Amino acid sequence: MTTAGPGLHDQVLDTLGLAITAGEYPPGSVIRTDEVAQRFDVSRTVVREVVRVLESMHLVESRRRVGVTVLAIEEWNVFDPRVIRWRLDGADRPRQLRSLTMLRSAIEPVAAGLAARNATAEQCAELTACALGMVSTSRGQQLPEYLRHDIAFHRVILTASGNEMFARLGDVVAEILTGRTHHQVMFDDPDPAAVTLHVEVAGAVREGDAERAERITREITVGALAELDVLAPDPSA
Amino acid sequence: MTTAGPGLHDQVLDTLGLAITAGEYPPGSVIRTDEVAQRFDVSRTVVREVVRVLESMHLVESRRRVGVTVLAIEEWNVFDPRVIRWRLDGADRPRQLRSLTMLRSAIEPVAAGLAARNATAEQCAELTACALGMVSTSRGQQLPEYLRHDIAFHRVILTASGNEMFARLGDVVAEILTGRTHHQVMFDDPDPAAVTLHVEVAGAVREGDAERAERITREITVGALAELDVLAPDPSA
DNA sequence: GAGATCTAAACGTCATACTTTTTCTTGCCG
DNA sequence: CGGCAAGAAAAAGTATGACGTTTAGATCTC
Repeated sequence: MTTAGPGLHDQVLDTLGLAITAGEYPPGSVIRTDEVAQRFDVSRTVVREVVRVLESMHLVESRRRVGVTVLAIEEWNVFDPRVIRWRLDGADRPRQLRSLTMLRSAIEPVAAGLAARNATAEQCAELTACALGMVSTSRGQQLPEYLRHDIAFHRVILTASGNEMFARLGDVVAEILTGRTHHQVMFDDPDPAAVTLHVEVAGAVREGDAERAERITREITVGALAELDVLAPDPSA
Repeated sequence: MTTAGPGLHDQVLDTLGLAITAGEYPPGSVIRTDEVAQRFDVSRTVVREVVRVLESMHLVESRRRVGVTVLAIEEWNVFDPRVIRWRLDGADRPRQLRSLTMLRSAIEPVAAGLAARNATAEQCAELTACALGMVSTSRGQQLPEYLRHDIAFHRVILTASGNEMFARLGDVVAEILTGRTHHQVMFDDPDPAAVTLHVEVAGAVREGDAERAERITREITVGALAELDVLAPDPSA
């Protein structure tokens, strides 16, 4: 699943970005723009623009007389959605899923607490609707519908937090939840306890009980962390 | 404080990016590449590359026959370090500081817990050194030195967590701490209680006590949140 | 007036020439 | 023999002109 739209630029960018994040070019490797232009049969204009974007992601560094050098992962803008997508689509998927799940576990509880303080009436209503939707699709092989409500639920929480950086993580959570559904328990119905927790979070937010919203959300994310070893086994273990 | 290196590209990018994030071009505004080329007296080549980078940050969207359109903030890659820097340097600084501090408050305790599990002996030693450095510079108008140790301390925690996304937030924390020192209490010595907390975190990490490391770090970040209203008053209040 | 067609505006792509920086070589001098 | 300086070459950076492609909007037809 790639995000490349039409246009030479996106195609080349996507191919190169995926290759780099997948480790096909180890750090320190040198890429020359003319070579890339030849390889993809595009003009140098296109390649230059691609390199500029890769450079803005700190995936590579371009230096005169030397070429385009691939940087170490420590330099990468690992929060860039496209980098995340590439890593999820490539060999780095397990590690990326671990990182994202931890990130999510750290953020969501805090976001839920903020949401309890800041959510508008409309957002509360939407949240409740999502929770109810989860309940009503939690049995009888309706996983796709359940997933939809689940994703929507977490998106509302993150948005209602009022923090635009938290809100931006909605896609990340969606990706994790989707990955979980597709890789792990496609056959099982969701855990009823988890469904209940979501309903309770919606209630806590509606009542403005920040402390409770945060606590219960933490329970949800603890579950997500527990699933990690099934979804993305620790390579160091 | 801008990050633009030499080269036309960076200059134009920095100027445009700052202008957009500062709200000089409201969402929906249209920018035409030729105009920009004229205004900065550079070739279209340069402008195109700049636009491509801005596009990769989701600050703008380029459509044929219409021009380069500025997107709403909801679309921005607010995690991009350059976007963060621009917002910190522009009119959006208070709001950006709020968001970053909340982000930090959510992440750092979790990172400290992970660090307690994953830190190498070397990292433990470095952490202790930082904490001791903080103690020894915490009195007698040595704020610059204290700040240096403080930043290093938090960087080690984030790196030692083993999560490359957390590690990337080192710059963010550095920015917040620097801003705090320069805007708020330039004249006061640091709070002794805060210094003690850092020492305790170092100890907990060294002993591998994840729960304690997380709890005490949370105390530190609660303090950071409390300072928010002085540093970056809530506009909605 | 609704729909199809035409047009022009703006970005997208290409090719080429030239500039600038930086590395590496070469050769001089001590 | 070694170091330093001058120079050559390599690769990215910049500029320019031409042409392709998409698409909003005007025009034309029925």
